[in-house]
Amino acid sequence: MASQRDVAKKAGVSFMTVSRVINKKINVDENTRQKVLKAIRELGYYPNVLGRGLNRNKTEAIGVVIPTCSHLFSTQYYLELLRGVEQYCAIAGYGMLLYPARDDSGMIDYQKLYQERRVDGMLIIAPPVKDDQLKIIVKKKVPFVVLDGHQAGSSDKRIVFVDADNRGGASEAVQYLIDQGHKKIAHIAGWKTVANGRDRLFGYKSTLKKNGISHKDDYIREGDFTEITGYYKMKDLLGLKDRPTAVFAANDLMAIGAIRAVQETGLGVPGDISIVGFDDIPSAKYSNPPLTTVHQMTFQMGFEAVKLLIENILQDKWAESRVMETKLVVRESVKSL
Amino acid sequence: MASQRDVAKKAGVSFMTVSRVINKKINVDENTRQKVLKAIRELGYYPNVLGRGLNRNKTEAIGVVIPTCSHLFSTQYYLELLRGVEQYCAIAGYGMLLYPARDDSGMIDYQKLYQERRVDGMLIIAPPVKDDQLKIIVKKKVPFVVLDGHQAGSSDKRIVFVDADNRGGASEAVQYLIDQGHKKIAHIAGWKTVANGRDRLFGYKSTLKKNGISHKDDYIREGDFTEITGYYKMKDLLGLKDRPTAVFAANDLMAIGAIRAVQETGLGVPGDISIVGFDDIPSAKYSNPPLTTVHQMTFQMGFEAVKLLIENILQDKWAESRVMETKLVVRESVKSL
DNA sequence: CTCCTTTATGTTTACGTAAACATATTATAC
DNA sequence: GTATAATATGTTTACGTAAACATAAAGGAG
Repeated sequence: MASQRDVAKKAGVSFMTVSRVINKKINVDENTRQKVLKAIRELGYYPNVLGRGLNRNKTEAIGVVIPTCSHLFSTQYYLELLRGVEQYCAIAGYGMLLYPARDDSGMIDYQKLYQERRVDGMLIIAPPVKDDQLKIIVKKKVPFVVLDGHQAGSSDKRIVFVDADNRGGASEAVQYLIDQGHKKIAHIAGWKTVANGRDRLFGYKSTLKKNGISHKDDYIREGDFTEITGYYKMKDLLGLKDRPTAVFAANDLMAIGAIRAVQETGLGVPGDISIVGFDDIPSAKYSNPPLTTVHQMTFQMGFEAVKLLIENILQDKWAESRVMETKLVVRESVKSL
Repeated sequence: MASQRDVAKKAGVSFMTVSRVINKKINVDENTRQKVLKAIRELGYYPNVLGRGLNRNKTEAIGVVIPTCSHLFSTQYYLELLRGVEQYCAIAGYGMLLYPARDDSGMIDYQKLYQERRVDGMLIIAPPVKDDQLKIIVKKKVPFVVLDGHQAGSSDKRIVFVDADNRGGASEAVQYLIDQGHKKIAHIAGWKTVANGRDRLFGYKSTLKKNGISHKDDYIREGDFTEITGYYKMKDLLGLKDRPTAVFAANDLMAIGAIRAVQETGLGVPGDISIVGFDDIPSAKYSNPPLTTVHQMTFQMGFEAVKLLIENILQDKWAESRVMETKLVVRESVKSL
């Protein structure tokens, strides 16, 4: 593979002239420039980012840490997020290094990922709520942005995040159910260790309270965002003496599982049980019945997060976090009482 | 950020001793080793892959080229593929560099991607069927594996690929429809520029022929693998004077769109029209009616592809291509005539 | 106790790039 | 026509790592 030196030799100049041509520096004679460009073409030369990175101490690449815990990684939701991420990276000319973070290993050594591959910054998707590793990279001033998991608890202003308004969205969903006349509203929650799981639960509880409905512990079932748990938790709820008339699921997959459970028991959605989801994944539209759910601007979130990250890297400043608004999409899974 | 030299200074040895400790070379005194390890821990040192890569001329990272054409990239199918890819990378300790290949730019300069970032090999997902760029990297002996798009036409033995048995799978689907008594079978095809689109079409045609059914051009509609085209192409088919009784769609998304079109017209699936898909994406199970479709081992394909790639890289040999078998999953979208 | 091997460690060099510095040539000012 | 600035180019050094080579000390054989 050709290096600057090879190009230089071929063009009959010093390699520094080649470097200058590549980096579009001034003070290169047009004739020389053409000679060099010709040599570059003929040799099929492309700059080596390793060398450049070593020299300049930046690589024009970001590390994207994604939770690999099978179900999360394999949802359309995360894919949409990634699409947004990719889009901005492409615009900014940044490379994307994927760091699949296995949750079984317990902790993720962000510092290691950052230092080893020498990425310019990290995009951390849905980290655990209690993530001491994050504190380490905050202290070391590693540029990073948290996407989908805003660490509300930590209250560390230095942690920049981009997230949907999970509390607001959940609140909107539950308020809608209440407005339709429902009082016995259950919640199939997400993981408590993940921020959006917590926040949606928070939105559920606070909205009930605001409407003077006391929440029953029986009505809250913690799931793990998978279709199958949605199914089983719904079965549990159906087995209760005082069955709820409506269920707010922390995500669409669980909502879809819940619908299946209801229908399997011989009951109907929304006839007997109304169900609302969260995310508005593509399948939500095609479920039977089509799912009423909280839409979030997933693609834009990914896009925005990388934008903030790269701005942080380039301008070396602390950007403001962004909370993206959500919107209730009314379809056919809720009945008015 | 600490370098080997910093560690060396702290431990009171030469940096070469540090390098030896890191690379687990023999001939390091146990006492010295402990001193070095202590210094590494205290400084939070991690090897810099840029330096290492420059020196060893390998980076232990692969480039993954994915088509970003929105609809493809955002399907669960590709995500499953990626999961498999990720899984093997994790096992092998390889980094994953994502190269979103924008199709609007026309051609993808694989050589450039390879040389710039100095990845050890490339995994190319669903490249265009006619891809002259591939020939270039074949000639330059860049290690790569094509995933999902086997370039059957090119017949270049040097191109290693991993793909589902698209022809066989399509054939199985169509044969099933025929066995259920259908004779008027239409096909909503995928892009002809993508290998699996072509192959599924091929399987469709050849199976009709084998059963002595002549195919009608009217019955073949080229789509682009999206739900929305499935919808419109189905509408077209419903408008035909001699309406088909069954439709084989080149993927599940289009099949789901087709179902929607049928139902919107006031007809039923499978009552009036039987539909079979391809891929067996998660939503296939939850569609209404649940979709009969051709299951492919998507995750395993991704896994296998990286395995081949890394074997190629390490052993510098030409692995055999792999065609993964498919399996028809019978659900409820086909009626027996 | 000398010679030779083994073990432990240090030094030089190279990978590809670009900043910093150095030099040569040309143009401009007076 | 000399001094000064601007332009074009080359040379040295550094980034972090590890292979290759070099050296020193210790252990073993005779």
